[in-house]
Amino acid sequence: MRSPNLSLVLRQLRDQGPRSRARLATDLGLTRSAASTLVAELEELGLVRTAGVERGGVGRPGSLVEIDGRAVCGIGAEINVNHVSTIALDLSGQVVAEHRLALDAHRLTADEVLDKLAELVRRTDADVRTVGATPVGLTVGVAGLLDSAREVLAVGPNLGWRDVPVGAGLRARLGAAYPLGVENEGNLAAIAEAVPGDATRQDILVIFGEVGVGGGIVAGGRLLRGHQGYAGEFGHMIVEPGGRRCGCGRVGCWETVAGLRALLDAAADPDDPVRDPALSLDDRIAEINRRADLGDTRTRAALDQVAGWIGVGAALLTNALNPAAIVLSGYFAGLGQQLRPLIEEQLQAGVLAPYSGGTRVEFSTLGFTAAVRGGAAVALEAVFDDPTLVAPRAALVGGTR
Amino acid sequence: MRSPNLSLVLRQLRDQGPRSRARLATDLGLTRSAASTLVAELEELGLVRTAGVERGGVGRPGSLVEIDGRAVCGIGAEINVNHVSTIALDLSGQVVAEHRLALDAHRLTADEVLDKLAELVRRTDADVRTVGATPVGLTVGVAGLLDSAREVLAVGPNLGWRDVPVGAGLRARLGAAYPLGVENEGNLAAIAEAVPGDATRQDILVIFGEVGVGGGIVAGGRLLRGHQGYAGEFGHMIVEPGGRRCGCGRVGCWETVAGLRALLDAAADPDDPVRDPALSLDDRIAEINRRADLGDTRTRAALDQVAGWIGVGAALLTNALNPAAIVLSGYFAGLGQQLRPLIEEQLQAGVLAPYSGGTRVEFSTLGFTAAVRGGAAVALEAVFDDPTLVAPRAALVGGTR
DNA sequence: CCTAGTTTGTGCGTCGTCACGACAAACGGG
DNA sequence: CCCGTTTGTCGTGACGACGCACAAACTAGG
Repeated sequence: MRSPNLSLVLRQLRDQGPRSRARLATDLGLTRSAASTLVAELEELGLVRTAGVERGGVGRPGSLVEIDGRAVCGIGAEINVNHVSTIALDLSGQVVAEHRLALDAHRLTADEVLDKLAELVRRTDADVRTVGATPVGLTVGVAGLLDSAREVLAVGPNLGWRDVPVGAGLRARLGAAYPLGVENEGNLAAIAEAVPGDATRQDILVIFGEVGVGGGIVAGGRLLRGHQGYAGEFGHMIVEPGGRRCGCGRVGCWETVAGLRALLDAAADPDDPVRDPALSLDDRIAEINRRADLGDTRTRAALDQVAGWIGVGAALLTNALNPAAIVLSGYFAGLGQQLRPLIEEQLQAGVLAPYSGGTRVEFSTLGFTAAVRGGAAVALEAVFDDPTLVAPRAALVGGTR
Repeated sequence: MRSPNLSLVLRQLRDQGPRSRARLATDLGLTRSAASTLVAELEELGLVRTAGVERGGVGRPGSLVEIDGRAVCGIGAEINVNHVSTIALDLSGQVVAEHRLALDAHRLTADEVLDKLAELVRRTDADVRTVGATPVGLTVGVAGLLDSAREVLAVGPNLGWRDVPVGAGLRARLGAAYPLGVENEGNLAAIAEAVPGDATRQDILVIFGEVGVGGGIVAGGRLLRGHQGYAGEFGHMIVEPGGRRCGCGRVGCWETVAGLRALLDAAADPDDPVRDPALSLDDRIAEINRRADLGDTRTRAALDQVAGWIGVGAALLTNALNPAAIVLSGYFAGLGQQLRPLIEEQLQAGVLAPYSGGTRVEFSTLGFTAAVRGGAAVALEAVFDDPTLVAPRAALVGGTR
């Protein structure tokens, strides 16, 4: 019984911010004495600390309790076509370490890619330990379809992988020091956008656009994985029957009209430098923004066309899911100002519920760290689920400053 | 702490069926003594009883504990275009009472419809009490968009209602004898299909077809309502840009190609008796089945066309949600044998995940009672959440037989 | 400056609930 | 018929939350 209430207190501090023990007690329906002992225990575990006092009101001021993130870290990792990367977030969400390695997955075997990622994870792990924190878990995001056990990549069209046992492969390289999870990239990006405590971000739809279009659904603060873990494959919804052929072999997939390639096809000739894959995506997006701002007709038309199709798909999903917000991530985010008006227009036009069911259109600010951040968050969730699994008095040598 | 564990035991008995106290203990991670006291308390509340013994194994046979549904009932109700209806289900899911009143919502004011429904509820309530059970809640399904408070019907296109305070209106007529909820009809139908304990029915997509097409999403056994409660409006997903005009004013909505009207338009001339609205829906469906079985070309072509479009929409949603099953309800259910092949074909063709992500196509067997059954289930859920809110020793006069 | 009032945090006694161990009961098998 | 096995119940103990009381720390107001 201790554990559930510890979990409750820790989550309350994460979601609602620092507060006094008395406030915790009333918020959670506990007595002040119970809140006190629970906080004391969390303090013992090194997960919270008292910092400052609550001034201003009448009566004795409360001493504020806040999450002390330094004791534990979650590690997120990502395997993408152009890079592998990792991040370590402490319990309060601060970045403790970050690594990134550019590569071309097509020119490497899956084993080679896993080798490189494992090396990055080892470095991240070492970084975490040098600041005195304990890693509590690792979650790896992969661009592709992961089956329900979420350990084997069934199909990774962009990576060119089939039936790769990502989970087992990494466990073999890293040992079983801490729990390892594997998850779809779009799903992890969605988790990253669902910031805890922000009530407007607990029912969201994240649409992640690069060459492909993917995403994830968060409902009631929890990721919707679907029966076998394949939820969130928005890019292959058929929105234009008889339209363009998609890389997946079908015709009319959403990503053929809303993906990066659709934009570039419409906005630039094949020899246009903005299409040079050697340039970074950020640079290419910046160039498109520049042209649009200068009023280039072709660029604006291309953006309008893509925005319209984004809106069509967003409206489909909004009719089905009625999210509080649709968060556009990936290449969409950098073009937010250009895309927003037509997306919103299509949403208004295509959603049955009045005022688009209150669904807002937002653009991610996490850039390309969304997936790794989501992975770290998943790993940390284990601590929020059961704070007692943190080694008691982990590294008291450092002491509380 | 008592309450959570009581809830756990009761749910286990519902989901996994009758079992001995020892089995309950091992399943739930409790000790046999704890399980014993919990069962004794539930017995005291009149919610479970011991029935029969567990024969066959070695050792002392356990006495089976099972849910005794008779003490409490949940009431479900429905407001539809052609009828209002109610049902009372006891805790074990048995039908205790059922009422139905045909009417034409267009020829009545909302107040008049609510009057008639209230009368039906009062009768249902009386039926429940005459068998010695206590009603624990009422949930009303309405065909239309209900805002997040789920008490005001924002738009009910088929009913011709706008901004009708269904919740307040019924409360005024019925008093506050027990909790009253209002929910979208499609959502309740979805809950009814997600039978507790059936692991293959905890992540499902229910598509309910009449003239309109609606439905609901159950993820992880819980209804997905969306931010403001508007989730599940599948019928107005635009699947055929530039297609037919919909009653909602837009063009290309799914229900214009998959709804009952689309089938009838394709299958029969305007003066064909099968289109006579005076006939019951069941009779019209039977006639279409008869013609299809006889090999009528036009009927089969119409069915194939509709099935294809159903499959297109189902594939869209399956890419997004990866449900374990898509349950087709309403008029779709009666035509299951005719529709299945092409729906499955489209699903295979339109879903990215291998083998359609494992999603099965199923047809509802609940007929037009799905929504009211779901409503009753919602009301009963309160008892499973907290068994102690049942009046202790409600009606022991009846005794345990 | 001092007092009254308010709110916070902690300590103590009590109670409820579960875990643990023991024991009688009820069955199958040799 | 006896033995091993499993079930259900009962006592004991531990653990955590509740209720209450009390000291501490602050504001407000004269």
